[in-house]
Amino acid sequence: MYAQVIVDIAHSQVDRIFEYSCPEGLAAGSRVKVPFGGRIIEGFVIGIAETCSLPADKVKPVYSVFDELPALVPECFDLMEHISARYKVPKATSLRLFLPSEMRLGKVREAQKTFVVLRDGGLSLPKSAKKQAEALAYLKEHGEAELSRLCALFGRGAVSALIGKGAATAEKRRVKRAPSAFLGGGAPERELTPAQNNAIESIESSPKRVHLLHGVTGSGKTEIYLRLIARAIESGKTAIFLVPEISLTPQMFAQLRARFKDGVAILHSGLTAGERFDEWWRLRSGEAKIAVGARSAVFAPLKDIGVIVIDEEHDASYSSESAPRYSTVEIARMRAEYNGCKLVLGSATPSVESYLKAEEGEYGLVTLPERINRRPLPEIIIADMRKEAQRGNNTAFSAPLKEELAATLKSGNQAILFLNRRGYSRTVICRDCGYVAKCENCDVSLTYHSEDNCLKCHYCGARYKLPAVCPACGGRHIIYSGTGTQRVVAELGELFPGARTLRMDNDTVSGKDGHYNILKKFAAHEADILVGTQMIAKGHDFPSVTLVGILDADMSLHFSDYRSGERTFQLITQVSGRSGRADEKGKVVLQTYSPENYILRYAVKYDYKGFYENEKQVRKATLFPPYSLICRVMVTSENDAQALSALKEAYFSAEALREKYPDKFLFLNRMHSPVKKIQGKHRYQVLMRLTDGELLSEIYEIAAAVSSPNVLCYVEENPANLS
DNA sequence: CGCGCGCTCGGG
DNA sequence: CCGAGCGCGCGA
Repeated sequence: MYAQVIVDIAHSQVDRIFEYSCPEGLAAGSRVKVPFGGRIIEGFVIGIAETCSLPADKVKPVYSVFDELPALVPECFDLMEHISARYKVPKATSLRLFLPSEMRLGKVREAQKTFVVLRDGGLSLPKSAKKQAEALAYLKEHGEAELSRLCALFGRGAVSALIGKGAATAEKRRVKRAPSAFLGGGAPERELTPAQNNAIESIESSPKRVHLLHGVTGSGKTEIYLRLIARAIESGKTAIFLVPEISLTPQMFAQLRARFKDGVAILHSGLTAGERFDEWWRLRSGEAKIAVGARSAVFAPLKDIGVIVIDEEHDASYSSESAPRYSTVEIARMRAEYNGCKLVLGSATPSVESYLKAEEGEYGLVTLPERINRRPLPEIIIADMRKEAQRGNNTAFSAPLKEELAATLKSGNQAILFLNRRGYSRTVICRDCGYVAKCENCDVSLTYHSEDNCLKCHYCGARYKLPAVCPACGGRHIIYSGTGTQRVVAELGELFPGARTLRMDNDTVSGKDGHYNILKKFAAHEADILVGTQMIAKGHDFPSVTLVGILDADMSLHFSDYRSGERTFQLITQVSGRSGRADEKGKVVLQTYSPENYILRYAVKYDYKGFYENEKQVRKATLFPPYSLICRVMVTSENDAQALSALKEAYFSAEALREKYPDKFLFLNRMHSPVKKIQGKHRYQVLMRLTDGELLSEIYEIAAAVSSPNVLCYVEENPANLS
C-alpha cells in the first residue's frame, strides 16, 4: 500500500503530495514520520492507495506512525483544500489548524503517569531493608500506587529495589486530566417560551444553512443554543459551540456540565497543555460529542456534526490575528456545508455585515424581541460632558454620575465604571463643543501621532496639522485622549472616601487567573466599585450591580475605524446588560461630548433596528464595508530596505491589477503603517478599498509572491484596527 | 524548509 | 589547481 503524505513544512515549494510505501492498515488522517531529503520529518497521511505514480526505486517506506487513532478526521482534507485555496497558504499550514499546538513539533505530550503494581507480595526481604518492607506493605494494602507517590513516601531507592527484585512492576498508563474545577449547579432546563419554540422551529424547518438569531440581552438565546445542541446529540450527532474567549467563565462550564455531563469538552487557552491535549482526544475518540471553546474550537476533531453555534457573532475575537487570518464564521460555514447541518449565529447586536446578509436572504433571520420575564432593560442616562466642562468640572465624573454613585453606595449596591482606553489611539475632541477632527476624504476620525505631532487618517494616509483652537467653536480646550483607570480610582477616593474600589486593567491583571481573582473579590462584595476596561464588559454576572458608568463613550465612538459606531453600540448594549437585577432596576450613566450622536440616541433606546438602518445608510453613502472591502497587504521586515522593495513590488502588482479591473478599485495606495515599527520590524502597507471580494484571490497571490525568508507579507480583510 | 551539487571566483 | 561561497533544484 502507498500513503499520500503532506510533509509538515509550511512552504509553497514542498506543498504537494509525496508518496511512501506503507503497511496495510495505515489509515488516512494519521500523523507519520517519513524520510525526506535526508532527514526524518513529520507529515500527514491524506490518502491511501494501492498504486503509486512513481517508479518503485524512488519510493521509501513510512518511518513510523504517531497515534493509534488517526488524528485527522476525513473532513479535514476537504477543509484543507478550501482553506488553502481561500487564504493561499500551504496545505501543511491548513492541516496544522486541526491539531492542538502541543501535539506538533515532536513534543507529543503523552498523557501518562507511571503506576507501580504489586506482583509478588510474598517475597522475602533482608531485615535491613526496612523501607522496602514498608513500601511492600503499602502496596499489599493498596494493590498499586503512583510511582511518584510511592517514591515520595518510601524513597526512590526502596521502590526501584522492589521493582528490581520482581516484587512489583512499573506500568505506564494514559490518564485523563480533567479540566479544572467545575463549580456545581447551573441553571435548570427551563420551559421554553412560545418565542423560543418558534425560533427553534423556524431554524430547524428552514432550508437555509445559516441563521442569524437576534435577541436582546436576556431574551433566552442561550437556552435555544442548548436545545439545538441537545437535539443534535439526541439524533446521534455532535455539536460545536463557539463563544468569545472572554465568556469562557467557570459559570458557563458549570451550566454546560450540568446539562451535558461528560459529553462536553472544553477547548481554550486557559487550559494547561495537558488538559487541552486530553480534551481534544476525548472529542476525537468520540467520548465527548460537544466541543465548546473560543475561535480555534471551530476546528474541533468531530465527525458528523449536527449543529454549529457561534454566540456573540459580532465579537472581534472571531477573526484570527495570525496567518492564516481566517474568519471563524467562514470556516464554520464550510463545516456546516460539509456536514449538511445548521450554523446558528447569535447576538444581541449583530454585526452590520451579518444583519445585511440576513436582510438580503442569505441567512435566515430569527428574532427574539422580548426579554423572558419582561424585565425592563436598565435606563440609560446621557451626561453631557460639554456642559460639565463649561461648568468648570475637570474631573472624570459628571454631576449625574456622582449623584447615582452616591445613591448606589448608600443603598449598599455595587457599581461598575467602565473606561474605554484603546491602546495608543488618540482622538482630538473639543471639550467645549464636542467637535471631533475627521478626514475630509474618508469621514473617519483622525488619530494623533505624537512622533511627528500631526493628525493622520488611517484609511488614506492623509496628514493634517494639529488645530490650536477648535475649528468649530474657537475654543481652546482640545483634548487628545481619555483618562486612565489610575486617575479615575484616585478621583473616586477623593469623592467617596468610604467606598472600596477595585481596579481591573492590563496593569492589575497578571497571570492566567488575574481576571478571576479580581472578579471573584468583586462578586463577593469585597468592594463597592469596580473600575476597568473592555475586559469587564462581558462574562460575569454580578447580581448586586445596579449602576454602570461609561466614562468615555467617545473614545470608542470616535475611534479611527469605520466600525467605531457599530462597536460603540455593541459596547453600550453589552455594558448596560451588567446593570440591574430581578427586583431592582439598573441604571446606566453614559458620559459623552456628543450627546446628539445617532449611535448614542439609538443605544439609549436599545433600538438595534434603528441603529442598523441608519448605519447601513452611512456605510452605503461612504462606501465602507459591507458595501466595499477594505484590504490591507502588510509588509514587515527587520530590514527596512528589503521591506521597502517588497512593498514596491506588492504595490506595483496591485496597480497592475487596478489597470486590469479599474472598476473594482475605490482606493489604492502604499504607505508606512500607522505604527511604523513593532518589535524591531519595519511595517509598510498597501491599502485598498475594493468594491467587493472578487479580486481577493489575486491579492493573496501577490502577498504570497512578495513574501521571502526576510520579509513577511500578509493580507488582512476588513482589519479590526489599522495599527 | 534544509541539503547538496555544481558553478564561479579568488588565492596561490 | 584547489578551496570557500552561493544559487538552484530536489526531496517520495
